[in-house]
Order: sequence, then structure tokens, then C-alpha cells
Amino acid sequence: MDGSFEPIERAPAYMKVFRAIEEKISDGSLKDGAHLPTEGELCAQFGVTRSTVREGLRLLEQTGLIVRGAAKKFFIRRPVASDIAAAASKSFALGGVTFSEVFDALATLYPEAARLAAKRLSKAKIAELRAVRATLQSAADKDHEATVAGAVEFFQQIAKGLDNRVMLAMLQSLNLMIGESLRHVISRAPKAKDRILNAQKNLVDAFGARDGDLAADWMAKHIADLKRGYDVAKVDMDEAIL
Amino acid sequence: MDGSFEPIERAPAYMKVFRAIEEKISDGSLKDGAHLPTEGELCAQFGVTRSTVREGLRLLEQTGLIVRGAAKKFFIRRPVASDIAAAASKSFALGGVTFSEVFDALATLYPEAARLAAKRLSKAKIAELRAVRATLQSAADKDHEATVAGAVEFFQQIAKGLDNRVMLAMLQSLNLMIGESLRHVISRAPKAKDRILNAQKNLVDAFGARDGDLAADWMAKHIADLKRGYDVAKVDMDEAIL
DNA sequence: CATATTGCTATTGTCGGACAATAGGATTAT
DNA sequence: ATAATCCTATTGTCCGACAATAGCAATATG
Repeated sequence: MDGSFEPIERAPAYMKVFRAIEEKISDGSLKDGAHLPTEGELCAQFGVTRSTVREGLRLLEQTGLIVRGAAKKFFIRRPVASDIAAAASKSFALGGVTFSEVFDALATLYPEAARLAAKRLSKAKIAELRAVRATLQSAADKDHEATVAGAVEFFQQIAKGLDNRVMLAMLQSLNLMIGESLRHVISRAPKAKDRILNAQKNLVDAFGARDGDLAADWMAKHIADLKRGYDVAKVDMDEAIL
Repeated sequence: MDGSFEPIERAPAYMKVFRAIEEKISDGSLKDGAHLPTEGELCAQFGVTRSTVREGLRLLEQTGLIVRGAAKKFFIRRPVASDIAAAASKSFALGGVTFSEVFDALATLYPEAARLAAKRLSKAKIAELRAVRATLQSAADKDHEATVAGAVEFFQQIAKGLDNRVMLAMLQSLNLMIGESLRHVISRAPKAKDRILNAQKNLVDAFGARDGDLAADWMAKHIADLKRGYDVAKVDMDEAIL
């Protein structure tokens, strides 16, 4: 003992409520899908008032650890990849990242994702990719909405097929960030649909042949092609995505 | 007019407060660094009570859009890469991702990051990497803490040198997720420090020579080596990171 | 009997006021 | 001039209250 004291733990009560519940979720005491006690119940358990409990709940809510079910009751949900992707892409947007940063990441990550996909995608998943492509193919040429949806969905399915939640979340957040702007770009790139279909065909074939190098190569071309669309549409790549 | 009505916009007031402020931040009305009005002020402006305003503030707080400065006043801060990385890695942990998923992502992303780094890293940054390595080298062999810090810092500096906030956030979140466990692993891998130093030397040399392929290659080896450490330490890769 | 309507109850959303704790600045004492 | 003290604005917490709402039970209607 040196006679000195540690600074005492001093945090607002609502923060302690937040952390206490978070802790119980992460250690499994509160299981996924279980529903939280009512606010009144929590007041009693923590010995604080409803206002305080509610502030803690707002923190949990925004973290995505609890979601409102029917009857407005909260129930526990461990965050899944898509939650993380949504939160991250929103933060990136608010943080003012630029198109060029997003594309840079896209061009770096997706070819490698394609390489992995060639090794890992199940036959069923590859068939699904073919189906996504077929749907796009049968859409009207002028249906830009369908073109965008088809392009993004294709990416999405590749990401899901990797069977890795970390990579899924990262790739999805990129998808979300380009999705919006892609709509704008594709509507003024005349032959976008054909080129996308072509890239998709080559990718699916590479996946089917389990040829990682080839898949990575085509994906790189695909991304470069999309990027060209932005140049054609005269999008300033140094501008923040919005 | 078909005589039917749209469902009216119905969201809790605290949510509207949150979105209103968020909107003002994203459109630039509230600039980075500005400080938020006091709670009383906000009550007056929104015409709601403090409890309601405070719930909205908790949402903003957790989103990372406002932070407490001195005097407990909130000020605006657009999220930066490290915020996003911290939030994401926490969510991943709560979501129960496994070591193998993290390593898988690490092995996929970092070699490509190294490839980019070889092209992009400024001379100053490369010098900094050498310095990081030198610090690690001069640390005591038994100082596991320093070894971990040196290994992670090296990754960190590469990520920063890419000059891309999206990739930075992604790489940082991976760093955060392995950081903890690495501490545990390195302390029981006898020659870890030497192997890390060796990998770092080869990487720095590759960066200096602007040789992307070589850099990617050494980075892949470096990651594989770290992974071996987990096997030696008998870490179950299918277990959730904690 | 089946279905639609109504009322009941538990819970959430919002309100208003109250007071202690605290940080910073102004003021006073040394 | 520096240190101790008071003042004030603001946050953190509490209490009590009531309207709005969802789910369920009871009831009416055919």
C-alpha cells in the first residue's frame, strides 16, 4: 500500500446500464432472440429511473444489439454482417470519403474475393450466380433499375458465398456505397448492361472452372469497366459520396 | 386520387431529433468541431422536453457523431477511420466471428495492401516503418508486450500509408481483432520476435524497391507465419474472438 | 359458430418540474 | 500574482404523471 488511491470508476448511470446489458449479451447470459425485460423491470433491477434506463436503451439500440419487435418490445440480436456493413457505410458517408477511395478499395478487395470465390463457392452458389445473370439478361435494355440491381446482386452473392462474415461485411459496405451512385451512372452509359453481362459470364465460367487467377483477372476488368462509367458520366472522383 | 391515404410518418420524437441533427451534420450546416447547443437550447428549438432530447443525443453519441469535450459539452465530429474500425471490430466480436474468419480476411487483404503500399508509400512513411522495426529490434527479447506492439504498429503504419480511409478502416478493424489474441500467442512462441523482424525487413526492402509482387508475397508469408503461431499456441481457430 | 367490435391492461413515449453534481469563470483573500 | 472560494450554467438523475398504442379478452353481431 502506498497510500494513494485509484481514480474511482465514474461514468454516467445510463452508460453503466448500457455496458451491463451489453456484457450480458456478449457473455451469453442474454441469448440471441430473447426479449429484454420491460423498462419498469429494468428500473427495478438497476435501481434507477426510467429516464436513465431509456438513455441506456438508446445506446443499445443504436449499437444494433437490440431491435424492436412487434409490440414495441425489444429483443436481443447479435449484430450480423449486414448490420455492420450498413453502419460502416453510413459512417464512411458521414465522414466524407470520396468515390476514388471507395473504388480503390473495391478494386483491391473484389479481385481477391473473386479468387477466393473460385475456390470456395459451392456449386449451388455458382448456379445462383448464373440465375442472377439470367434475370438481368432477360430484363429490358432500358430498365436501368434492373441493371443496377443485377450488378449489385451479383457482387452480393459472391460476397455471401465466401462464407466469411468479416469479408462479407466489408464487401457489403462497399456495395452499399457504390449502389446509389451506380444508379446514376448506369442510366447514362449506353452499353453498360451488355458489358456487365459479359463480365459476369466470364466470372461465372472462371468460378465453374475453379480458376482463381482468371476470376481475379476478370473481376479486376469488371471493376475497371465500372469505373470507366463514372468517367463517362463525368463524376468527380474526388467528391464525397453522398 | 383514389381516396386512400398513405400511412402517416410516425416515428418517436427522439428519433426525429436524432435524424434532424444527423442531417444537419451530413449536409454541413453543423460543421466538424462546432459544438452542439445546450440541451435546454435544443428543447426550445425542437419543442420537446429534455428527456426526449437526451434520448436523441444518446443515439448520436453512440453513432459517434458527437463526442464530449471539456466541460461535458458535446461537439460535432465526423467519424474518422479509427472510429469506424473500433465500432466494426466491436460488432464483429459481439456477433461472434471466429479467429479463422479474421485470419482469412487478414490473409486476403493485407498482401494486397502491401502490394499497394509498395507503389504508394511515401519515402517518409517507409523511413517510419524502418523506425518502427528498429524500435522493436532494440526491445528486450522477453518483452512480449513490445513485440506485439511492434507487430501491430507495423501493420498500422502500412494501412495509414495507403492514403485511403476506407481501406484504413478495414485494415484497422482487423488489427484490433487480432491485437488482443496476438498478445497471448506471442508470449508462448519462442522465436516470434526474430521471425517478425525478418518479415518486416523483407517487407520494407520490397517497399523501398517499389516491388509490389514481392511485398505481397512477403506479407502473405508474414501472415501465414503469424497464423502458425496460433496453431502452436493451440488456439482453436473456430472459436469466437473475444 | 365465426367474425367483427369494443374495452381492458401493460408498456412505451412524452411531458414537466425538481435537485444534486460538476466544470469554468469570476471573485476574493493571502 | 497566486491560491482559495463563490457563482452560474449545464449536465445527470430522479419523480410523478398522462397520452398513445399493442395485444388480449370480452362482447356483440351476423
